[in-house]
Amino acid sequence: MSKLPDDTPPLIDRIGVGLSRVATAMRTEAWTAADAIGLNPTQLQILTFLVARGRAGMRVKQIAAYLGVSQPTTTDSVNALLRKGLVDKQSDPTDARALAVAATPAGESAVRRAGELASATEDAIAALSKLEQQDLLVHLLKIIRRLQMAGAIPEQRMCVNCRYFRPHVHDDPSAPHHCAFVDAAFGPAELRVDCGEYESGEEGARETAWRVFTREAG
Amino acid sequence: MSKLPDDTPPLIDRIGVGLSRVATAMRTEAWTAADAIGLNPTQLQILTFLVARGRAGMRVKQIAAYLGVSQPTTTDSVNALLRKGLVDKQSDPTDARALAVAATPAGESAVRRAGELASATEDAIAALSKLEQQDLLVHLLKIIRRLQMAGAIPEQRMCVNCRYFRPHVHDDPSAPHHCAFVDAAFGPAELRVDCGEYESGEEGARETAWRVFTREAG
DNA sequence: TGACAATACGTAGGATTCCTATACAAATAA
DNA sequence: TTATTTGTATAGGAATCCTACGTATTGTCA
Repeated sequence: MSKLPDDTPPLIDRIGVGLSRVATAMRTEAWTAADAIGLNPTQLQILTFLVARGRAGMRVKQIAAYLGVSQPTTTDSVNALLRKGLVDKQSDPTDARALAVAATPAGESAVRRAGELASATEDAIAALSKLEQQDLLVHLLKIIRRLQMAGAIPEQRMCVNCRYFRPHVHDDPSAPHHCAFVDAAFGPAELRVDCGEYESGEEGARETAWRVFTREAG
Repeated sequence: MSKLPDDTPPLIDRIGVGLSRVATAMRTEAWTAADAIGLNPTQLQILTFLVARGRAGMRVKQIAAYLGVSQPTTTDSVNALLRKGLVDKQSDPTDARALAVAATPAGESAVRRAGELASATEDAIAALSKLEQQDLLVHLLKIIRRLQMAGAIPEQRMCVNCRYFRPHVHDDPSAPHHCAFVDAAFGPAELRVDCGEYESGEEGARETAWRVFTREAG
């Protein structure tokens, strides 16, 4: 029996390839899901983002940062959604330059319809055990946090960034964390990636919370 | 202390959002990496794919399936790469309709240059422990396999699909698997996502191997 | 206050992706 | 031989997506 050749790509690269494969499937699904409601993937992504953020409205620049595209591209797509009556633009009273882009009720129902469509990716994730799903979520949170710190993506509205996050304050292993906003205990499977009640934590406190949070795994 | 509200999105959805966030970062990076060598992300993706597959050449349809785009779109991008001298087209001797698209040496060096660029995503994955990386890879493999079975993506050249894969035949916990092609033991951290020596396994044998492979986690 | 820079968004212009529908040629089946 | 299927290419068009630049508002600093 010989040794495995050294031409195996590094583990990190293979994970990257794996992520790309899943992303490809998600993009393909996004085309069909968006098409079913008369949109395209970018428009659906914007609309989903706006619905998640509520009626307060988001600025064009924030949307662009979230999508990872340029601001003019976002203007294009927002205008397309505007023509379809799925979003509205209101000028920000505190800054006459800025806009508040928000989903209309028609936009909200469009997102709901798209979400009800079958998704092979969701099925594939659902086939994992609960524990595997939980691990996967935590791994992704760690990666996302690094990407955020590197400036590759904007600040995410995750529990682990939030000023209300209190990691490992309870003895119950299924719900060791605590959210000081709703005053409730919760576990790793409930960690949020994009929370409506999120409030940015102070840098030092965030670092401390992160160290406490990750100590569980070590 | 109250209970956590029920408005938390399902775990599966939050994993989906997390995957999207990582995919966004990867796409942004792909733009800059591709731009550095005078390409766009789609072209770089095709070129990377062709380099991984070697000089044998791939058909347009296979490339399209891999990318998750339509065949005419692939023809467009392949022609763009052709004009730049990074790929060549040769007619398949066994089928006069078909083409063998392969990367030229110039194309190979372009992929190398792009790969040497800094990647925030790779750094973020590298920040995980070896064990976490290994777990993440296995989770992704499970998801990819499901996507493949659902027809959302084409058959992947993964160890777990391969006729030469012999899971859990060794006692060494760091290298329990065996590759009958190179006749070597290897561990979960060496599992490949896109192997050059891959050969599709027979359906029943593949199922059996999968059950043996996943029994480790259970 | 007044000049200047920074910011938020829009428009212009153009390259390219990406789609569906269709045409063509070669292989396969009837 | 004829019909169907398969592998690409082409046609046509919508939309993404970019870089530049313009306009208006806000912020900064002498």
